[in-house]
Amino acid sequence: MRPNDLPGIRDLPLFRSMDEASFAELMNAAYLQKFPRQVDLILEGEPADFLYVVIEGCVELFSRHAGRETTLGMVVPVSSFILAAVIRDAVYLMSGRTTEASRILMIPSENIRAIFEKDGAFARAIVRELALDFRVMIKEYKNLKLRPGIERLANRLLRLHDQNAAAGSFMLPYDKKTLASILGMTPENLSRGFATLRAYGVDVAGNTVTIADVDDLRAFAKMNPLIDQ
Amino acid sequence: MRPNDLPGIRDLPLFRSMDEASFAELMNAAYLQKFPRQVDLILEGEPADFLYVVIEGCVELFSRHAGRETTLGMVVPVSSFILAAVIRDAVYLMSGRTTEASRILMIPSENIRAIFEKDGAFARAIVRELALDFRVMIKEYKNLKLRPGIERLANRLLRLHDQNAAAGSFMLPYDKKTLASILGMTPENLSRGFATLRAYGVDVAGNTVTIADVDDLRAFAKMNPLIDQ
DNA sequence: CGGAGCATTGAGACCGGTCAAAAACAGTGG
DNA sequence: CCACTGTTTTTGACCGGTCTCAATGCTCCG
Repeated sequence: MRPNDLPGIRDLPLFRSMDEASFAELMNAAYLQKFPRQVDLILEGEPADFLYVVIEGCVELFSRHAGRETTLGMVVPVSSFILAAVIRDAVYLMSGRTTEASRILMIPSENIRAIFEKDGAFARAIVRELALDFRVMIKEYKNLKLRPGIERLANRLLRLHDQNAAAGSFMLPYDKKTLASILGMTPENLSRGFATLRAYGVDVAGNTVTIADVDDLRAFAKMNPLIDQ
Repeated sequence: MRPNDLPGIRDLPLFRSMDEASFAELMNAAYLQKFPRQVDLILEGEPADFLYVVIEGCVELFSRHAGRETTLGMVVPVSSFILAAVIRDAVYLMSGRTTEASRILMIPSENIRAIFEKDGAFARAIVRELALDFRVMIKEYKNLKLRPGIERLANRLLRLHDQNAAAGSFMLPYDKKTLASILGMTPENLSRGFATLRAYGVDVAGNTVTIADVDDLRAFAKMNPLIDQ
């Protein structure tokens, strides 16, 4: 694997500060692979054999239980996933599948752990990464536990709106079924949620969303920096 | 602060592997304090000035939003809390209060971060701790997103039953109001949940719970090692 | 014995889920 | 360009779980 195959990898917070030899060693052991959409990459319950980095495309993390399925997160370039399982040499707690054609870097867990043991800068980078992931997770948990579905939707729309700054409208980055699963609601309910938010100036056409009066929606959503950041 | 004031601290996974000088430095900067019950230790939104370690007693982590309040976790001896906020030099995402008279060790964040930067073993210990906390958090999130309230209750009872191995009955470690909040339900609903579980051999008298037929309850609960561990 | 707080129970409302069907949409091949 | 097909989204009707509010019972303590 040639380093110039990997724009962005070395720049990732996770790999930026580690020393050159360690990085080379990691990349040497790694595989860069292309996957079509809807390929299962990992399955919850199986041992964490690889750390994954999404270079291109998109990966959906999800979990199944008792006939239900829920989306736990979407991973977009360039970032890694299931770091915690790799570090603890444990079993995956989430399944993962591509939602579009993707290029994925797979780094064997043993190599991650070996370098983690000897490269202090890498260990510190992992700390920072995990601490961040953990805080994101807490926020999602609070979001789910403290807010009704429609407020979760409103806040998600506001977040998307703010990311596509200035523009009056934006595109939903995934289909509505997936969005519903992320928000912890059914597609039917999401649909009704959109209908309700029309009264607050939200217009949905296909997957294009226009927010007429952001302040109005913001008031309804009860944004909270300790949940929405 | 004398080290022999602190049984268990040095044995914590977080501090076990760090070198003696670093540990002494940390303990030197730390405060060991006694608090009565119902004292607010930290408030969400404020900067993380200290890492906390519960030596004796119990601390409830909780969060408020829009007039609601929910319990995010209970910290019992001997373990630390809000490590992620300290590492990221960020704001607390949870509030914390004692639920009984407690002895708490408070270590200034700057000292944690300083030693984290220079002691590789400590950095690695933090990684392991955060990775574990993260996985516990994921499980809680899945629990909430994938299961109805009564199944969360059933599984929680089974977990408590298993912890008090062999014994036919056990005590709820907190009052029912708190248990309800942990489980993400109202006290009224918890009460009805207990009533429903009577049909599966669960008997509740005060805060003493007896499970007549564990297998029966287990079948109902749909235990899942990827949620309940 | 009385009061405070906690736990339980009941009634009603609401949010969210299920099921079924219609409508909108995208992609395909004629 | 248009029918055809399969998928996604929406809508409607209905049901169940959960919350709220209120009243009652219980227990612990002063």
